[in-house]
Amino acid sequence: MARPEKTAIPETDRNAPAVGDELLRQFIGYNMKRTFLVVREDMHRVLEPLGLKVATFSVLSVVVENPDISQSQLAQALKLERSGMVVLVDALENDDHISRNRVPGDRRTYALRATPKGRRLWEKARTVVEAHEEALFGAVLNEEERALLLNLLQRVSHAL
Amino acid sequence: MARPEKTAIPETDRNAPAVGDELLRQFIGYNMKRTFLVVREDMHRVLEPLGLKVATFSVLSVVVENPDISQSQLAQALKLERSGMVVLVDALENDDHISRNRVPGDRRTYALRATPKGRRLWEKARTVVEAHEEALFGAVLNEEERALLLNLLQRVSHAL
DNA sequence: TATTGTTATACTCTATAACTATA
DNA sequence: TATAGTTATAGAGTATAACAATA
Repeated sequence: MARPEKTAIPETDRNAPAVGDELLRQFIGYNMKRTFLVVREDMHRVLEPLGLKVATFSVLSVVVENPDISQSQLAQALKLERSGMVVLVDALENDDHISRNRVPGDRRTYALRATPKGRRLWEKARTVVEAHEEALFGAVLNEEERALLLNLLQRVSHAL
Repeated sequence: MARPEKTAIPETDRNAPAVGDELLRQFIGYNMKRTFLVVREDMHRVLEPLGLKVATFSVLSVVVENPDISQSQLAQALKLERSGMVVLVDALENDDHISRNRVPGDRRTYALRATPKGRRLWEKARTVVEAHEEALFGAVLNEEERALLLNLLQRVSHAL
């Protein structure tokens, strides 16, 4: 008798005979979807105060790692379309986090570089994203398990 | 000298100094996104011949597992909005895979049940989704590692 | 007043196709 | 002919808000 009858109980608890999704839980894909949506939402939450979206954080990361990269190479690295990169690079350029530089040999392409401001922002973003993962995964998994999950996902992702 | 000079090489290989995303690869979330998008795309591919989408497969699964469930409970179980369930249940009902049954005590709700046809479809769908996961993950992970990945994702997902 | 199902609407993310300027 | 960047457009997947019927 853990639940006194007069206590206010949410409607969903009163009627529900515990709706289960055990059939779906046997699939890696379903658990990954459920997890990923929460991760993405929390990423959005921690990046918003920095003026970044999840996508622009990714773009900034690749530009920081690969100075003078072109938008096409960027799209290739992130598995996105070239057309989608335009607005993302626009946003980062407008905030002076990256710069589009013309290339002497080829007037079609840009050489993208992170500005000093962009590099400082990226360091700050890395910190908050690391904290976000620590908070989300650290509550359930120990260090070894988190490293294991990362390793498994890295291997699968690289193979696909 | 593994590459003879005269061989036709894709443009991306000729110019590219190997664009990396190692900074992002340190994050679980990024690897999960990259993996999840491929998984979802492949799920779509194997379910399409059965006349199912990823979302309707999920709905059908929960209805099979929970006979006489309502649309609101369904939305709760799948973490979707009630409004979104309408079109999904419509699709499954139109194909005679589930039925909307009126409830004696409450004329607002439906009691959803899978039809015999719907149950047969679900068994077939389960088979192809299992094969899809075997194909995607089995190529990189052994049985033990796949079980481990499933277990880690289940635990994280349930905690979120 | 609250809940179920419903509709209309809007928003995010991403892809496709066509264009331009260069090569 | 082919490529880089751009633009316009469309699609999928969801969420939000308001409504009618019912509780």
